[in-house]
Amino acid sequence: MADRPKRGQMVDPLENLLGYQLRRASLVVMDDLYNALAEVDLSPAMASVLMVIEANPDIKLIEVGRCLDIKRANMTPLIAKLEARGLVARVAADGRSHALKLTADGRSTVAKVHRLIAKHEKRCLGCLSDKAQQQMKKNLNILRS
Amino acid sequence: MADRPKRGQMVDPLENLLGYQLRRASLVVMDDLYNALAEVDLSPAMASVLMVIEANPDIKLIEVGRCLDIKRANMTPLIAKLEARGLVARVAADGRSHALKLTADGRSTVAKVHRLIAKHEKRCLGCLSDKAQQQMKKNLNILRS
DNA sequence: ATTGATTGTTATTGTCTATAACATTCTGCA
DNA sequence: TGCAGAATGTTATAGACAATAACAATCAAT
Repeated sequence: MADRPKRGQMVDPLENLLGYQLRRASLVVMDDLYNALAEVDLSPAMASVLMVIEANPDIKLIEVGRCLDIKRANMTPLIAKLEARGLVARVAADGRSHALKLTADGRSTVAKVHRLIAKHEKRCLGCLSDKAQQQMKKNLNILRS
Repeated sequence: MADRPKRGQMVDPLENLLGYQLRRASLVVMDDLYNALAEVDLSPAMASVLMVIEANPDIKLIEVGRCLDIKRANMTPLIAKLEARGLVARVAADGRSHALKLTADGRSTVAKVHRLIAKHEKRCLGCLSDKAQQQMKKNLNILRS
């Protein structure tokens, strides 16, 4: 957030840059998501890890990282926190890796996460028509690749 | 960047979330911008500050911050670096504030920035039709507000 | 069986953002 | 005019995140 909400009458030379708009919109939406997930005391990153494990039972830490673009070294403390909270369990798979599972608590928490995210998306994106949302989703996917 | 480019066959439960797509696309585009601006040894933030000063001569530090959503306290070192590089000059306005101007070096640098950004946008967004780009710009503006 | 790759962990660094406290100066109003 | 509160800039600090490097343990492949 800026220093003050009131914005003077100045020229914004960035308003025509799509990349900049993309970043700013993403920050606004992420901020809403962050506040929404406060209800379950999870960061967006932690919530996304839960969702990936839910969708891929017995997945390895490194594969969660590949899915979310988070490096091994930064995944470790994330998983550790989730395990300490009793949301994720690690079962030895390899001698190296662990199979990650949701606990019962983890499953009910991720269910709440889905509900909170659904409301969040409606709140943030509801001002766009369904068609515009689909269009946007398609185009964003193109940009990612 | 993730650990490895190769992605296994796993379910990505986030691919349908517009907010998440927005963030990921923004990171991809920002990364390209970052690399593009390396040619003039500027971060995206510093380049954007130059552009705002160019478009608003004699603007105050705090107003640049309002435009870019950067707090006073974080603007100070940004401006200091740009001044140390000889790109920006500060002329006393108030007893409190300074009028920020581009130096001759700053003007030629920001001209390079414009060219680099134009190429960057074409590179990142060229795969979208002009119409899709306009659509996207409009919709992103809606999301920001 | 040994060499090299994979997985996970730890430590460290740098960057970015947020907050708080402070000094200075300005503004508005009594 | 004088004073209280707002505005501006600065400094210091803390927290969140990402990136790198180094390491140990295990696996895989020839």
